[in-house]
Amino acid sequence: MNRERHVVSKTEKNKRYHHGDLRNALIIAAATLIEERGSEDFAMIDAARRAGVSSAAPYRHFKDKTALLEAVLEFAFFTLGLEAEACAAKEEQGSVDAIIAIGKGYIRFVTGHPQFYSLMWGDSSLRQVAKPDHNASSSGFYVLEDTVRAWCLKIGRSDEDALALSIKLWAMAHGLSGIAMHGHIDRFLPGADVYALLESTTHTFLEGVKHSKPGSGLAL
Amino acid sequence: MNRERHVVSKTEKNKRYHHGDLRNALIIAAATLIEERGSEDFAMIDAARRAGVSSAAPYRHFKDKTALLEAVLEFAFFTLGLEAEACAAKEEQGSVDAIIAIGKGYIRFVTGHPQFYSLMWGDSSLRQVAKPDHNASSSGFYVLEDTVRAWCLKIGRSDEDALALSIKLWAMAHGLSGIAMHGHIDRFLPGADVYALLESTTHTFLEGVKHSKPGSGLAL
DNA sequence: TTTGCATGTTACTCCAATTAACATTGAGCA
DNA sequence: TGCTCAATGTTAATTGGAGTAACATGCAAA
Repeated sequence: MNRERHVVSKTEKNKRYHHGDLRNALIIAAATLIEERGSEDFAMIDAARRAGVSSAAPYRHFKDKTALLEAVLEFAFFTLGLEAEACAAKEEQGSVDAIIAIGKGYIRFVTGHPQFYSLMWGDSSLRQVAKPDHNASSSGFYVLEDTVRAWCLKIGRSDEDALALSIKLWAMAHGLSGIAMHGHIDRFLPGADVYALLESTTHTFLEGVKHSKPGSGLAL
Repeated sequence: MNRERHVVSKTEKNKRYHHGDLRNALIIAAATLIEERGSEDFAMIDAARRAGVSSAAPYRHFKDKTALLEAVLEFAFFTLGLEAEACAAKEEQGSVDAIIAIGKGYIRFVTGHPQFYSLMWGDSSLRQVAKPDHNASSSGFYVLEDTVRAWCLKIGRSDEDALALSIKLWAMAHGLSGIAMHGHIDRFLPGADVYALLESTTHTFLEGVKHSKPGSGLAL
């Protein structure tokens, strides 16, 4: 029996009693299951199986299923932040194109990972999560904010409204993503393209900003 | 025993074998539970109890819990539509104020019923629901569209872009609602008011529309 | 080495969804 | 009238999955 410990067969090559990185393995497993099943309604034991452990093991790392989902949520926000950074880096800093690129990246991420979207914006029981730390969820926003701030200065304008503008731009991308993902664009405006809609909306909005007086209620 | 059928006590006054309107009673019960518990994660049997029937009775009206949730979803969209209508009716038809009022109504509904929001925008397994019929979910949008169309004509402009504009305005209100509800506005722009943000965003955007050339990529 | 704590395991318990089999009622028809 | 059926309810399972208890393993520090 105990010999087996040393004479490891091919199939059980990686089977040590202690996983080594179970916490992260479970997060990945859960994320994958969510992608596959199209909802966060997977069985804990399936995540455990994927990670190659028993059904009770996950509870050493996560208080309950919600805690695991929260970790996946954090992971999703983190990934989104990286995406935003990559998008912005490809364009001229402070350009309208950079702002649009970030927005398009947002849409691409959201529509490409609809299950994560549900996790991030859907479940009210996880809504609390957004509070405590979320460096992860913040990073993406700060990329946008920097870009908007640079744009403000570039058009010869104070950047005092940059924060409010960023929120508004975020809201546009976020709103269009959600509406698109739920098929409402296809329904009401068949043939329209979300990315094109984002682009025109952004242009129109920024045009409106240019024509507005600073401090005239823009940055409430 | 059978005498009891006629000698009905006060406490069992309303207890007939057949409920009479169980389907709707269950929808209301479920909606109430969702409001109370703050999530759609209520027990089927609780909804049944509220409606005064046994745990299995709901399955005569709904294939499964998801089907019941779908019905609640429809109900929520319907309510939202009524809300939009009421908001628009209070303002001058085709005015910017009317557009803003609808947006504010949207935000009020969403932030006032966060659980419904989850139902409408969160769960991917219910996303399909939006497809088949949804007269309910449409009505609110058409109220907005009519208003926008009137606005276009009022500013001496073709209303060819009204549909696209409506989608964009919806997206703004929707995006701001979601972001606000998840505490991101408090986080990034403490002290800001969603309603004020919606108002300024709408003004800025419509200003941008006025300054844009019709057909210049606005209505993609 | 030995011991302690983190991490896993197996074997429950419990809860809630769903189903099966049977009961009650009302509506339409002989 | 009174019978019969379809719709709607009821009770009593079955099932699946979350979470827990008690025990096992192994790494790491003394």
